[in-house]
Amino acid sequence: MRPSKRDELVREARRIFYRDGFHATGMDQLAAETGISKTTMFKHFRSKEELILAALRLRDQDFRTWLFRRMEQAGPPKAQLLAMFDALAEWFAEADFRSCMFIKASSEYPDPEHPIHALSAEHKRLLFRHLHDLATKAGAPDPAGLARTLLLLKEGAIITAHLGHEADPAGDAKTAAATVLSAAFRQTAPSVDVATAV
Amino acid sequence: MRPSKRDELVREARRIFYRDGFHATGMDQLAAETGISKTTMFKHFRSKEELILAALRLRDQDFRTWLFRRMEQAGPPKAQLLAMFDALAEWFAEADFRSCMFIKASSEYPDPEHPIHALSAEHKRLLFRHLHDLATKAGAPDPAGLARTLLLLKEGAIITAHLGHEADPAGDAKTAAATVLSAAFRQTAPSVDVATAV
DNA sequence: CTCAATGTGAACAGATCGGTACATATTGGA
DNA sequence: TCCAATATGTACCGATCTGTTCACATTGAG
Repeated sequence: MRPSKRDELVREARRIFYRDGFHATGMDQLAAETGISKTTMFKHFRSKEELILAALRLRDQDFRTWLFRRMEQAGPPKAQLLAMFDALAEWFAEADFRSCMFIKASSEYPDPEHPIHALSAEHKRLLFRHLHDLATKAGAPDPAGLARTLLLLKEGAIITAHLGHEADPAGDAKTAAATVLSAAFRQTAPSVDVATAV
Repeated sequence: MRPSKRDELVREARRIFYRDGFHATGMDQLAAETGISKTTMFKHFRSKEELILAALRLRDQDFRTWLFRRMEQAGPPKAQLLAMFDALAEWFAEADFRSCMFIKASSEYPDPEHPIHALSAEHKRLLFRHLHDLATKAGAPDPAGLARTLLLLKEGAIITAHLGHEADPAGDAKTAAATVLSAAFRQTAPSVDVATAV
């Protein structure tokens, strides 16, 4: 029962921080909404920052597990890379979608040295690593470059889904990803002169 | 002299909010760092929120003016679209670059109905409109789709430049943009079956 | 049952939040 | 020069911030 209470706190904190923001959410409000007293919170976590870090670690784990499983269902590596954007479409369609928790966290803690910012950067790095692995397995000539580009499209889709006027940013991103993917396999040279490509 | 003081306040507020965040920056801190008293601030702006809105409006104006001029220097519409990513590279290289102020603002004010969020969305809409105009002038078969995709790459590059491990997200985005751009003009049908494109 | 260890919550502490009251400094027109 | 209007700063307001104190409830072992 002891650890479940702590887990419940982290899960609820993740939800509320994600919904309302980090600075905007006070510990009193957290206590009121979760029904867990402040004393209990500060017994489990020395500070608000540590609770935020725990909430972000949970989000990192859950999100990557969810995303990677969705991608795996698509089968071969190349299809998995494209399937990421179908998963994004599902995510964006959720009623309580409010952008990416790590983008929000790094916005509120802009100092790169800050633990919260660093953890957010690590989350993105882990996503990159997965895409890089898949691109390598798919036999891409420049797997790192392809992974970076797909990640670019993913982040852009998230921002646009949250802030934009578009109907289907995940679909747009998928279309662009398909173009980029097919171009990446068409030519073996990884570095392209941009000027001549147009 | 009266309006200059107000302008100075807005300019400084823009800089400090951008650097430290909106909720994390108090009016007292703002007064201390700018040398302008709180009374003066609240004479010019009824609330902190109105000051934030003024700072964002200034940022919107300055950023679009700066970006569009940089793009114009590239010449014809198609080159202008690509030149956006060269401008981004310049921006990312600035010592005090800390992501996009409107992404940060919408992160801290996640409610879409909130004036700050709405203004941020409007900024992105104005960027889209400019890209759409250029894509139309360039004779793209699906100018709206092309504009959406290029904007996707732009936002992704911003996030990655702020949070990522990459050396040159603007360069990556430009390479991808060149691929997408050339593909957009190669085929006249705007809707592509993604599955067969791979 | 007893007792120690631990989980819990109401009330509080000092600092800071956004915002204001009011007295003073400054300024422009006649 | 004088006055009226405005710009400004100090001190303060209640509310809220993160974090703590301390008394009490709960629980498990012997």
